[in-house]
Amino acid sequence: MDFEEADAVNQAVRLLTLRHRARISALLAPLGLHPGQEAVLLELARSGPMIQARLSRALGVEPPSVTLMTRKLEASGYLRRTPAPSDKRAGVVELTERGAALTEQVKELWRTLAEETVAGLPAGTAAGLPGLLTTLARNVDSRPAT
Amino acid sequence: MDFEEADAVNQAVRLLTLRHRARISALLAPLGLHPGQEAVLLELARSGPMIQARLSRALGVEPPSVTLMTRKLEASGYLRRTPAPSDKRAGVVELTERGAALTEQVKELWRTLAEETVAGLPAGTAAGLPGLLTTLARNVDSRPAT
DNA sequence: CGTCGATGGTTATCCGCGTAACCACCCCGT
DNA sequence: ACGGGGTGGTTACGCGGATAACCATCGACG
Repeated sequence: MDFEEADAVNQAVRLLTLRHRARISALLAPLGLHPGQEAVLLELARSGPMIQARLSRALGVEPPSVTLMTRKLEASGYLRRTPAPSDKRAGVVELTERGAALTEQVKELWRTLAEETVAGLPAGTAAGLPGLLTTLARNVDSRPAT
Repeated sequence: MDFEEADAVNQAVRLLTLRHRARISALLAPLGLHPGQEAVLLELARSGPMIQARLSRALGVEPPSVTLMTRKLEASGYLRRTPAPSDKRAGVVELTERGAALTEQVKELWRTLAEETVAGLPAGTAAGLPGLLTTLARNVDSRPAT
């Protein structure tokens, strides 16, 4: 592959990631959330209360990031951090009522965003998009295979 | 579109964002660069010296980000920031010799990254990838149309 | 000419995310 | 029983990137 083609691919990925994140930021702003926090809420809504280490792996971010994000969401009253009974090191994170309610709103925005994203695409392309993007993500994943 | 599908799309984009950036970070680390800086170097190599405002638009990031990134690259000796002769407000940014040399190394990594990214994809899919991703980026672009 | 909106840049401050370093605790093997 | 590797979590710090607020300058128009 020559540089021009490589650059086209890399720049396109870069642009998509910037814009997608910016759009998330704009959609989330009215709710008082910042990009990245929605992933925490959605994961907790999807899988229920869990240990931070598990949350970290589910989100694909490092533990220190989880510590800070959960702290802030806790301060906003959207989730609760309680010590785990079975393991004195661990901390369980779970949504509060307010957090669950907010997550419902996030879900709405999530649908809006996805529809915007795939607008104008042939149905087949749109359907295959998650798989394609996931493949790309796995291709560049430098972390130990799960 | 229901929530499951929307979530699949959004999560895939998010994951790609995280992994792609992480990979760039890992590749750039040996050169002492951080993700985002390579885009500055490549743009300057591609289009030559330019005003910061133009660089900001070319990169798709806000002016304050450009100010800080160019400052750091200047401190590292990879580029020069000089006042524009025709406009006392503006500042021209250009690569130094060392910057140009470093950019050649970045280009190599850029090819590596792109090849990793599209690994295992059907040729047609790989060929259409930049166009597809660009379409997605435009779909979620909330900025004023150029 | 002078005023005033538009443009280029910077500073301050916020957040997500990463690495490095560290502590507390779990648990397995000797 | 205890020692030590592995794991959960946090703190400190750095970077990219965003917004808000601000200053300096340009340029068009009355």
